[in-house]
Amino acid sequence: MNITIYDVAREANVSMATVSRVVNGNPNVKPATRKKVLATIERLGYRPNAVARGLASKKTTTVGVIIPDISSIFFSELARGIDDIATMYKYNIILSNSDQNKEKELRLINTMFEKQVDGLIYMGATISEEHVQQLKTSPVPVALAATIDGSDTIPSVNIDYEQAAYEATKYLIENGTEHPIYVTGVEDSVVYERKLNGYKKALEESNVTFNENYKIEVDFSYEAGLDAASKIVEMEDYPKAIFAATDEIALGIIHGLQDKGMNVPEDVEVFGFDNTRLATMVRPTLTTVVQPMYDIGAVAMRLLTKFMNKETVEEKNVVLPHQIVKRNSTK
Amino acid sequence: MNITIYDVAREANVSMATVSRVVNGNPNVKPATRKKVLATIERLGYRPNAVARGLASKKTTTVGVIIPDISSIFFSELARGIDDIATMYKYNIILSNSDQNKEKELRLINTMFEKQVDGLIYMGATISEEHVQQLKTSPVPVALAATIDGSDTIPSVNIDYEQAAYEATKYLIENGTEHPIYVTGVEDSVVYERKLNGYKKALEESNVTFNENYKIEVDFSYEAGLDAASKIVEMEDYPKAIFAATDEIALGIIHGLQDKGMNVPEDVEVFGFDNTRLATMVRPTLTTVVQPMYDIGAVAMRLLTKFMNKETVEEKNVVLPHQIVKRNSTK
DNA sequence: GTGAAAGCGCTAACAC
DNA sequence: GTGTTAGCGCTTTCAC
Repeated sequence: MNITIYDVAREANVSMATVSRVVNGNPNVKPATRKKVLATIERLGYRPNAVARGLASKKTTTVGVIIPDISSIFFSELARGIDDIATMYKYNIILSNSDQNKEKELRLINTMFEKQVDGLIYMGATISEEHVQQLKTSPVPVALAATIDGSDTIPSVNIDYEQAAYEATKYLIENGTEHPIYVTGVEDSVVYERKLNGYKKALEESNVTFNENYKIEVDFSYEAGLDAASKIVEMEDYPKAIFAATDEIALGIIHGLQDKGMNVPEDVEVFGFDNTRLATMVRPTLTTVVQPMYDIGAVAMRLLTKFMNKETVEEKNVVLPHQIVKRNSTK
Repeated sequence: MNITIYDVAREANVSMATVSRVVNGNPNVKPATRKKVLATIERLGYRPNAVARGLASKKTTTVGVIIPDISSIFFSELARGIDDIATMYKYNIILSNSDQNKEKELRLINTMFEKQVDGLIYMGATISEEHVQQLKTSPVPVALAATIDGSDTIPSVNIDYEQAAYEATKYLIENGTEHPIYVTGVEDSVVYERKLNGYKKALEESNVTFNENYKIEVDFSYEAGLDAASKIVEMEDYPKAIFAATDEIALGIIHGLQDKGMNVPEDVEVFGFDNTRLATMVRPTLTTVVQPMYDIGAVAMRLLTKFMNKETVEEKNVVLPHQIVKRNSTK
């Protein structure tokens, strides 16, 4: 049997209520009794039971985090931002991988609610009607991180993906390639659409007709970048600039190109997206769009704390600034 | 107010106990009543409260995971292995970053116990007396992942670091470099010691006296590898083979060397450790020691489930096999 | 400033 | 096969 608040009360000759007050820092306790209680807590090695506390107070100081894949260099950075702010506000996180699998996502959301989390941070590509339904009827606040639902009805933290992709493409165009190639993984998401729109917008702006062949759809992986590069160099008279939807794909492209004997950026320029740590861990270093993953996680968690505290927040859909960082993979 | 088991019982004209049985899949329920209960659960949208269940049953189906840094490419892979097996056994994980900070580690362990986790997976470098003390008096099972305590008294999952480092060094020696350089981050850990011992053992075996100057201590980072490379090329008549304690350092070394105009492996050979995804995301690809991070996490979690189920386990200190994978950064 | 007592929502004997 | 009834360890009124 474990030491309970009752044991402490008995040993200290006070009531459970008083022990509870001391443990919770309630000021309505005479210093002398506080001291006495603290001493017997120490003596007995009492450790509050957070589950019992959660049941009685209806607060668990725990938030759920649903993430596609924690081993991804992109999402793990987000998770770090979330946990740091969570810790700052005395919350712990229950972390679960969804693999972007719809069934699993829906099930996980439900599990989080069963576990009585005080809030939920959700990351994922496809936000179906069922997702929105489940999230909107959530018993606790929810915030999306690096994730957009079409209806813009759930609080979220993102960057302006369309504008970012537009700027990247435009940069490549101004560098002399009329119609850069766009290499991306496929997914049914608003983020995917917005990036693609930004890319097309830059083409339109310089009156270039979008060529479907120059949009190459692969996976969101390094290997996919490698393959894409092979395919590209076999195309005849292909554009000499490539915009990749993620840094990881970009790295694959750079190496794929180099493996074929080409030089980056002399022969072909490569532009990434995200500015993960990979961007500086490659030669040439990667020019890319800076998406502040850590900050997105941190701000999403901060936003969630505001909701959990019932503070009023003016802007529920936060758009963080992005930027372009020029390195050596472009001219 | 939320729907409780009591509401369901009333609406279905059965007792709470019966509802509980249905929810928990207890076979002692007549199919007809089960069906009736299930129907009203559906109708009312009843969702079991895991906190109440946890208090009553003294099981939370939650395990704590204390990790140095989830954004690390090494640890995030471990975490993925842990979560996958946890999910398989119906557990969720409470994940917390310790930053290898002793105070924080000790505090986190305590928090996990307060939250009544059913088990704990711990990762960290320095295992002090206090750590061991706290872990050994744990109210629930504990397993160390990629972590060794000097006393070997806490269950753990690792590889044979000494042997692995020995093999890597020996490989380099046999390739023609009498005394390879060893570049490592510094930490007060058994893993650090064992790797260093393996390195020294290989030197001894070929009767080479260990030269303190050829052990370069930096940080466990890419940038540190970059710096180390600069320092090395400035040494006069330096060895032409470098063994790095982690892939990330190795990548930094490779690029640092290349930035100075040297060729890998023609001018200098580089050997890594871990076989993170980085090892294939570099040119030349990295020869390295395969440490199965995902498996270590998975096996540690599996081990924990056995303890939690009070199964008897023969070997409490699991040593997983490692191997050497030869790629292009060595001759 | 402190105590008594009623829950929080569920599980787990135990009885029938 | 089903119901009754204690708790699980804490918070939170409400008195005093």
